[in-house]
Parts: sequence; structure tokens; C-alpha cells
Amino acid sequence: MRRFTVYDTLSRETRLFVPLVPPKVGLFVCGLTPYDDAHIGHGRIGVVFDSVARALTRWGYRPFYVQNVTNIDDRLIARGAESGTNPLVLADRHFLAWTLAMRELGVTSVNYYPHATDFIPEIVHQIQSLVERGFAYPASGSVYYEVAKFDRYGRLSGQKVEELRPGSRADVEPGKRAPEDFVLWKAARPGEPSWDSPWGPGRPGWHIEDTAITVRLFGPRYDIHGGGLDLKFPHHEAEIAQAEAATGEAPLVNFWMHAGLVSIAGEKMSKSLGNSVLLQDGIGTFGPMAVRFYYLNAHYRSPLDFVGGKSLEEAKVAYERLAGPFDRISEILARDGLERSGRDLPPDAARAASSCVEKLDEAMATDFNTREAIALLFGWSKAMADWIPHVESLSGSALAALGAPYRWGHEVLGLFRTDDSLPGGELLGRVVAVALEARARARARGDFAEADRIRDALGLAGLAIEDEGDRSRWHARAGNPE
RNA sequence: GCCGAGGUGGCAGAAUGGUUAAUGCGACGGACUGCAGAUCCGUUUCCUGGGGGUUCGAUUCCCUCCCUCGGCUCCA
Repeated sequence: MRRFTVYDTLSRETRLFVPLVPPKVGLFVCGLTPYDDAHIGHGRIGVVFDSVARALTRWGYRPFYVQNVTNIDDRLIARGAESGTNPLVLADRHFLAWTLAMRELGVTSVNYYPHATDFIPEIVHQIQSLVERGFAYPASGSVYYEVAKFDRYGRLSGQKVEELRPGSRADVEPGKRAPEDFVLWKAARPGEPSWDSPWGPGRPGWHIEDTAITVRLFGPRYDIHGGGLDLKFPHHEAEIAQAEAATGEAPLVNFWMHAGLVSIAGEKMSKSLGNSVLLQDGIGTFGPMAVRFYYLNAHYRSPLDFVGGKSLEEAKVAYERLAGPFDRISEILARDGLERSGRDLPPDAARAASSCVEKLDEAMATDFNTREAIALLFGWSKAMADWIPHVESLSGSALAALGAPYRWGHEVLGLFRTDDSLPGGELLGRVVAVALEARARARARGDFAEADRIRDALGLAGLAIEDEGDRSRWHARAGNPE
């Protein structure tokens, strides 16, 4: 297991990671409330922690990555009422869209997406423990957490309870003993989905599902908790208060990882502010790899400002350039296989490749510095410029050696996918070859008007044609004209 | 008001108590090309919010001020 460091938000320092039970790593990331389509900001969380889990796996750890789904809450109920849809159905629908987007983005590391409503017994049980231990009190069918009873409350966020501004953004609910108390169980109002409990029909409060799930899946303590910076207070603070009070064990989490938010025009991207750009639109317009690259091109803790279409356009251009040499290598290897004969690599080039991979691991092992890793990959692509002109003369194993840093990028960053083949696959390739053959003949006899006509026609069909000497290569232009 | 995260070139965005502060985008010039495209080479020597301090040396550590964003019980 490789040693690596992580910045822990609770201790406010970058520390050496030590798993509780090596090589296992319990990784919980605050998931989504699928009441609406996901936007670019949500996607960042998905991709960032996917790369974390990928790195852990590469380094010999065995992460168990759980991302919860809050499929019942106020907004879902409100949206459901607006459209006459059962909120649980609404949640399923948006969750399905989320998983499809994640698949496109290459998010492969999540092991389990527990839904809040599948953990009602665990939730009720945890609330009961809190009541029995004197940390929570029932009031008219609801149950509240009494913040004053938990003296570590505020440690994660640095807040002092007496400095909070109660009700600054939401109304203080009646029935609480103190404004900072938060709801664990919400009494059902007529027509709302509800579950039975010792306090009457109701549903879970916002924070309780996470700790009910993690205590069940990981036990009272686990390794890493991730989420957006905006969840630090109150949500993560509440998680600590709930779990540590309910189980009597601490700390709940050894490493808190908070990802920076995506802003747009300087403001947080948020559904409620109405400034969000939909994740699926970004993926559809610029392609999933451009979106993934965009996220990983900044350190996960940094704020990231989304500038209209420009950010993703820029990411797409940069990514495609980065992937250029990789595409050439994989093209040849796909055609001829690893056994293809040819020149071998001089030892210093082979050493450079493996040293590049080592540096990549080092960058990632320093608080998951994906930006540094990408800079290294650009350096490698630049070094590849010496090889690209005679890449056709290299042996399969030489090509594989040159491809090692890209394979790292694929494994850890989830970039350099080769499965972006067009619908039509091989058949399309054969048809395009016929057109390119006709064009090659036109060029050979100097009929450039005809050659350009064919190139333009293929261009309209969505294919880019690039000449290299008398050979032509083609690829689908991103953006998929249809 | 309190808490937190930030402020780096035209833009995006890293890093570090010490030779020219990554990398990418953009721009400009050139090579290659029938023309493009892609690619390559070169240039973009004057970029670390302001002011103090510690130090031989600060963008980095300390103090202070300014600004932006986030949170203060809906939020990734």
C-alpha cells in the first residue's frame, strides 16, 4: 500500500493517511437529493471522489465507496406535489439520470448507492438511541437533536453556537428547545409519504440517514467522508453529533475531505439560484472526457469558476491535444496488437516512461493533486513529439512502454477512454475508407477541387479528415451533429 | 456580526523559505501542407490583493487591512 497524504478539514492539516483496518478504506460521500437534474457542480463531486477511489485501488487499498441517495425530503415532496408525482418515483427518475451521467463520465468506483428509505429501521433505531442517551427529545410527533448536549458541536466548522444567526435563511421550526437544535424525525403532514415510528408516522430529517447508513455499513468509525464544502455546516457537523452521541465512539471519521464549489460568474452554482448549467448539457455538448478533464484540471479543494461555454470548450481543446499521442499509439496497437514487430525503445526512453508514472503517483499521493498529474501528462505528451513521426516503426512493446503514463491517466484519472466508438463501428470505418480512397485518387491526379468536395461532405457528416502525407486519418468531431 | 475558503500573467490554474514561479488555453511569428487540419519550433523577459514584520532571502511563515465567494439548520 502506497503512503499518501490527505488534507483533513477537521484537524486542518495535511496528514499521512492510515486506514482503520488495512487494506480496507471506508469512503462515504454525501450524495444527491434527486429532486431535479444534476448540474455541473454536482458532477465535480462525482468525478473528484471517483479519482480518489481509483487511486486508492491502484495503491493496493480496498475502498468501499458508498454514496447515499436522499430520496425523501421537503423538496422532493414539493416537486412531487407540483407535478402530481409520487416523490419516491420522482427521486428514482432523477437518480437514474444521475447514474447514466456518471457512467458517461467514467465514474466506476461507487460500490453502493443506499437510498434513505431503505434504511428506515436503522434510522429509527439511531434516533431511539439518541433519545435514550439524552441527546434528543420528541416534540409533537417529531424528534429533535439537542445540540447543547454535545460539547464537540461546532468543532468541524469552527462555529460557536452562540454566534450563529438562527433563521438567517430558513424559518426556525416551532417545537425546538433551542434554535440550533435540528430535526431527526419529522412528523408527517397529511398526504406526505410516511413511515411508522415510536413517535408516530413521519420521515427522516436531513442529516440522520447518513449516519444511520454509515454505522450500519462501516460501524461507528470509518476512514474518509467526502462532500461539498457547503455541507460542512450544518450537515457534517450534525453527522458527527449524531453518530458520536449515538455510538459513544469517536471520531466518526478520520479524514474529512471537502471539495471546492463550482461557481458561475462568481456565484455558487445552485439550483435555487437558478444559475445552474445542467451536467447532461455539458456532457452532450463537449463530451464526457472534456467535462471530466475540466474537473480534474483544478485541485479538488479549490473553488472552480465556470465561465459559460468557455470553460468546457477550453477543457475539450486541451484534453484532445493531451490525448493526441495516446490516440496514435492505441490506434496502432488496436490494429496490429502488442505482438507487432518493430524497433524497440532505447533504455532511456523506457526509463523516462516509468519515471513519469512514478511522478504521477507521487502527485496523486500528495493530497490528490490531479492538476499536477495533468501537468506531468502534458509533459509526457510533449516528450512524445519526438516519437510520433516514426511511431509506425515501433514494436508493440515499445508502444506499450510509451503508453504507460496514459494508462496511468486512464486508471486513476479516468481519462483516455478508447470506447468512444461511433455507432456504426466497423461498418462506418469501411464506408469512410471508400470515400477516402476516392479522395486520395483525386489528390494524386491533382484534382483538388474534388478532394476538397469530398472532405467538406464528410465534414458535414461530422467527420474530420486530416492528411498526413498521402495518407488520411479521420475521426468523429466531438459534439455529435445529428 | 461570527465561521470557513479564496485573491497568482490576457484567461484557466499549480507549486515552493532560495537559480528563469509549473502546466494548459489564447495571441503572435515560423516549419510542415496543393489548401486546410492536426502536429512541431520559437515568442508572449515587466503575474503572487495592499501595508508592515521575521529572515541573508518571503509568493510561501507571522500581524494587519482590503476584496470575492461559501455557510450560519434547504444545498454537492
